[in-house]
Amino acid sequence: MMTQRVTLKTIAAKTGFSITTVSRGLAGYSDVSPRTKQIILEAAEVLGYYPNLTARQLQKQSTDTVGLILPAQGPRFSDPYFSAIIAGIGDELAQHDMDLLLSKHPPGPKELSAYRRMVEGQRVDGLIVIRTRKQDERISYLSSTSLPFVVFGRSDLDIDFPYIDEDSEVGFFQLTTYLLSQGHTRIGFISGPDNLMFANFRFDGYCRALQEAGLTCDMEYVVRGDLTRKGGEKAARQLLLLAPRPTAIIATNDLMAVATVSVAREKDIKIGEDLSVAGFDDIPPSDYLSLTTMRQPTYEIGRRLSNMLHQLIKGNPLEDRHVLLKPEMIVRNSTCPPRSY
Amino acid sequence: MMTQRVTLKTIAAKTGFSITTVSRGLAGYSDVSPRTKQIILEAAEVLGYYPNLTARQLQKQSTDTVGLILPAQGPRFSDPYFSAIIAGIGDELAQHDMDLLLSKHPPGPKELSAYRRMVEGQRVDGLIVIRTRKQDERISYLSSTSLPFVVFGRSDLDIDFPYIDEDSEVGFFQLTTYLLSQGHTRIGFISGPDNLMFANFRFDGYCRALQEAGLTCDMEYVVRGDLTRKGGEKAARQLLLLAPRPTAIIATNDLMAVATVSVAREKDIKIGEDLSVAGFDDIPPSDYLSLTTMRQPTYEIGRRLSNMLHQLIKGNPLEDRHVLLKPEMIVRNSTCPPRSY
DNA sequence: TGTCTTTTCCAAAACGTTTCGGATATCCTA
DNA sequence: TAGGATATCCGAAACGTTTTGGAAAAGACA
Repeated sequence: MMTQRVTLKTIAAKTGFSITTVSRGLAGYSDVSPRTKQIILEAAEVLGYYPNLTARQLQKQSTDTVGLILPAQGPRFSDPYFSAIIAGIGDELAQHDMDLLLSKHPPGPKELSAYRRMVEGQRVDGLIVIRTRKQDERISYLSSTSLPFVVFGRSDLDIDFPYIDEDSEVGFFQLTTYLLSQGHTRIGFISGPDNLMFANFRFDGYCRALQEAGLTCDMEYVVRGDLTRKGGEKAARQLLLLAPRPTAIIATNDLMAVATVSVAREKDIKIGEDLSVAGFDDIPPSDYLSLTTMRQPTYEIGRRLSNMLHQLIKGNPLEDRHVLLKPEMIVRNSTCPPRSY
Repeated sequence: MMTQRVTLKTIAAKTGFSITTVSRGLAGYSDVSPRTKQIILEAAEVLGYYPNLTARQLQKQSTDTVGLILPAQGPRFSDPYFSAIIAGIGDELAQHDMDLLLSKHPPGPKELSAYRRMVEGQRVDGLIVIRTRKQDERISYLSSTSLPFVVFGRSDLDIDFPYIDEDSEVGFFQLTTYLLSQGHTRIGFISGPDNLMFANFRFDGYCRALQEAGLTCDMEYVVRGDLTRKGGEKAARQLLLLAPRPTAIIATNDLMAVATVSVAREKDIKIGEDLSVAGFDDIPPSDYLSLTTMRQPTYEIGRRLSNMLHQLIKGNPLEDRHVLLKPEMIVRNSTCPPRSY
């Protein structure tokens, strides 16, 4: 039962050829005669040979694997964002016969050592970094390395690296402007963690829209959230206590916008009548709840990131080293002109 | 800039000791004197040595990696189920300093060759199989192998393997019985793909409850779904056209239950008044929508699966080789006694 | 017949690690 | 001071693959 592993050596012993010839035969080199190649292939077949990928990796000094470390904590990824990006990355990698080495670490020192492990332990040929932060140490570390990597999101570091990002600033500028055009003047904002790049961009877009409309960004109407549903609820509650109450609330992500909807319902405030609510991401529940939002094609971004990385690994030049996508505004029933009262 | 890789050989050359001694010094063996160990550690430090994990894997014949192949298709995982399980697996593996090798393949021949690649290419020390199917070829394949694996879900094969599963049959028996006790007699059912084990179990529970209540399982009130939102909508539409209309609808998963809610809303059928709706899983949107459902602790199951696998890999005996969890009924506002009309 | 290709094969080195089985030197004990 | 124990080190083999640089045999050409 405990059959010995079958390696090139096994085939060599069985066929009488050398390990070299067996290897080259299987690889299809032209310096092995058709007849012996045939013999070797048959032997491999009957013995059930499968190459040891680890040995091959060691010899070839490449792993056909890319690494992804999810900067998440807790039992559920904070939102469907991670699922979509993993799906995109996974599908694209499968096309190139590459594997994905996945870890999950909340930001912190253990996260960075997970990167070091992948990079310096030479476990991967490249890395994908997602959800960029201010002064992102992952990026400064990786750029000190010669390993290829691509990033979802921009950074405030003075480092050039290949990335894809959605233009969050323009997205929220557009969304805020839309609400202003409907007549809203008191627009509450639920922000995200200050160290996340996209959270800042989104806030910036909101502010700029207000300013260009001649309004000032009243910090009383800006409440910090943490992108989770719980944090969103807390922030929404706080905003809804303000007097005068905001007529619209924008949340940095859909998850918190959804939370705002629940809180409003609980207080018998009618969404899309007494209160407008909007978010960013267009996650599945937003659709059910008819939430106005900015859509970003996370799955496609995942695919594109993989593809870029694959090019880099192969040593090909990148057609676009920096990609900035425009998010699309999806207007649903959660937004309307303010009730004049 | 293109600094040479630093290996044991580099340290050996620099310190004047042999590769063997360097290796043993770093590993902390007692047959290297404290002074030379000190020298070696310092040299490793200044040179920035990091062991090549691939080489180590080859030598040790183990990878400290487990494989997971997501049986999913399309841009988004069909539901938050996959996210939660990946999170659980990832967190638990991190505790044991193991990595996760992830692929994504829809069921089919390419899926199986992805398994073969991981197993026969010796890329992983063990595998986790999720979402079991009838006559699941992944399981029969893996059990023909000597590689450890654990499974989320039971199977109809005559093979013994370690698994964790939730008792879907009992879960839906309980849920259906609850609805019957509220007075419902026409309970529609949105089933799942026939080849998925859990979908069958859930349907069985539904049927058994009807039968024990003296009712028959009228197949007109059972419509096939595919676990996605779209499929759920189609099925719900079909059920709501029946005359007499069902007073309650149970869906095989929450995603389709959520879809049922949207369809009903669209038709101005009030959920929790004119129609009761319930699902299975307790995904986040269910909470927002106040959907009655059966909760299964997917994250914890992921953790536990990892843990079981880790024990198997270490060669430890398993305390529980077969775990069957009871799902918890979460009653929310989407269910109520039928309107008597 | 002798040289020159071409065909077909293989030994050995390499990738970077760990481990086995000594070897040498030092120390203690009687 | 001979004996054995102990401390410290290392060469070589092994993990399984690919590649380099020939070697041997066969064929082509003069």
